[in-house]
Amino acid sequence: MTEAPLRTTRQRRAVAAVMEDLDGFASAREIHDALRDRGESVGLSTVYRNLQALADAEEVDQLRSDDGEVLYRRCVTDHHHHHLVCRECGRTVEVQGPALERWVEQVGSENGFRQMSHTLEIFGTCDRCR
Amino acid sequence: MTEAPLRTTRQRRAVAAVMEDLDGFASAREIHDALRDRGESVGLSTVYRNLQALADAEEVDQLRSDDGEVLYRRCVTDHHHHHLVCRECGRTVEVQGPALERWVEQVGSENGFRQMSHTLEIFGTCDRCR
DNA sequence: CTCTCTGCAAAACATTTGCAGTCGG
DNA sequence: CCGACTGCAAATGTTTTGCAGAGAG
Repeated sequence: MTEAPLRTTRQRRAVAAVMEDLDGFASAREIHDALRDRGESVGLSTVYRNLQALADAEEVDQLRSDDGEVLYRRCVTDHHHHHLVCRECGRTVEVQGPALERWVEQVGSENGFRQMSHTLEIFGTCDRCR
Repeated sequence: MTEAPLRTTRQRRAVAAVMEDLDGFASAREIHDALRDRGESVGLSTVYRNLQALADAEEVDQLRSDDGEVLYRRCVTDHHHHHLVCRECGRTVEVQGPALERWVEQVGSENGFRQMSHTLEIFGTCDRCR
């Protein structure tokens, strides 16, 4: 009952392939468009379903853009980390933050909070973009 | 042309009043419901428009919940700060993070990024909620 | 009076779901 | 073959917008 079947369909392979090549984050619609451009027609709902599956399998990261869309990105590292994103070109660097994790724990305990968790996104302009 | 008129209407006052009393974050729908409960009937679009106006005037904070709604909260401090939110009761503590700001700058410069900005939300379970 | 604000209904969006047909194993 | 997967259309839920009428200054 912990096991999921997960068949290998053309559509599943196509979505996974796009995520492989993807540099930075992309919305479901952008991924859907990228598939069409490659000549691999996949229904939008199927894109959503497969992205959801990949996210459940922790093979992609999910985050919300400021205007409310969900963005997806293939994750390189397994461990907890954050993304440093260039606001011009979208280039992404994954950063570990032991100092941050410690700070969060400290702020929590100063205020009587336990079982801390957090979400952080960092934006900046990268060197290539001036 | 930098000046906005901003009339004092019953609806504007009602929305502002609800935000005054609000403890923690609330969605537009919750605020709309709260207005109805107070006997102050205000159209939903008007609630959205006034919340937007308050956010533009930096009198309320805006953030996205995990399921994509925008949440609003009256802001106590003027300066940049973050929210420590109890995941049980929604109680909110505003925290300053000089250490965090420094860490963000450092991570940025290590990777050649400038003009850093960031968004952070911290969650935990507060002492009152065990 | 004038011009902004409001309310309603309709539109715009991203995302999800129901269902019948398709196809992997 | 069987059941998971797909595609389409319709449904959902949130936020935005067009427009005619109301009301602040």
